[in-house]
Amino acid sequence: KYTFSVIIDRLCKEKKLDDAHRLFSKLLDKGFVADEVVYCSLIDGYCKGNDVEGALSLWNEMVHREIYPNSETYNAFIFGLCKSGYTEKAGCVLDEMIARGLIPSSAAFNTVIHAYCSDGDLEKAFELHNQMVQRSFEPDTITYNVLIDGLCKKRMVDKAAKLFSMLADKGMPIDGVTYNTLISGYCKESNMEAALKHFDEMLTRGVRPNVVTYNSLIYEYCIAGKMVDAYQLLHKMIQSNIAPDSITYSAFIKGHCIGEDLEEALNLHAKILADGIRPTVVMYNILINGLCQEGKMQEAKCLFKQLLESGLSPN
RNA sequence: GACUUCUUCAG
Repeated sequence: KYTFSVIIDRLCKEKKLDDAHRLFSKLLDKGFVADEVVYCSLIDGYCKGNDVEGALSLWNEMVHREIYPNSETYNAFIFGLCKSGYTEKAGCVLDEMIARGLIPSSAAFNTVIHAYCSDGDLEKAFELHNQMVQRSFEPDTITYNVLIDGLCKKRMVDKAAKLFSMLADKGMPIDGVTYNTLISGYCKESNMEAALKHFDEMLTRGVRPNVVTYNSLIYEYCIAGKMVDAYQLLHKMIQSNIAPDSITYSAFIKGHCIGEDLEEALNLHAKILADGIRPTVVMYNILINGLCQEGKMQEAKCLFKQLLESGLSPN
């Protein structure tokens, strides 16, 4: 029994879901008695393999056999449901889990809260956070990062900032992601003053800015046409030993395209290639889009060809 | 048991 469970688990982890399921069915026919562990492997595999429908039918089958899912199975299923957009169902499964006296991981809560935020339903997101507190599960830094991001994405940066300072007052640990989230929120509303204020605060509080921090600021400068400020930040980041990545370069390329300086955009692109940096599809998309907007179809086609030749797939 | 959060294209 355990041997087969191990094999099925292995097959699931290797994404050989069909093989796993075939073996499972065959075993059931031969009188193998399934337990919650083997269902956990299968459901986790289906969820990670983006087949929640498959996971759901296994779940129903499991319940029908009166096998009770363990915490791991619940967590995996909740994750899968959220990933495929079944947020409401995930919320129900989470409730059921608690009702059965099992302890959801903080990641399970965070996953569902994040899903509500992605759906734009901040009310539900905060409601779940409140329930968490009421039932004495402790929200962690990630929970708050998710909520702050949810507020920023809904353009409620002022509320996000309030939550941010509340956390600081309560002594809740704030990490680089918390700062990055808020900084990005300020950038998106072109409030560079507030963004930079928090950037400086990071330094004084010993939270190290990383490539994401710089990318958020640089990106906003680039699309606002403030290329000089953007390049200044680039130098600062390099001085701080933070390597620019493809997103950083994309920002500059986009900035030059927006400034209708396609020559500079193409120069930069060439320089990136010459430096041995691997181009990405997004980089090509930005350039091709910029060229198309300017009616430079020949050059656009040329870049498209280049994209294919570098082994990237157009999207 | 690889569970969850931040930055990039088009729309």
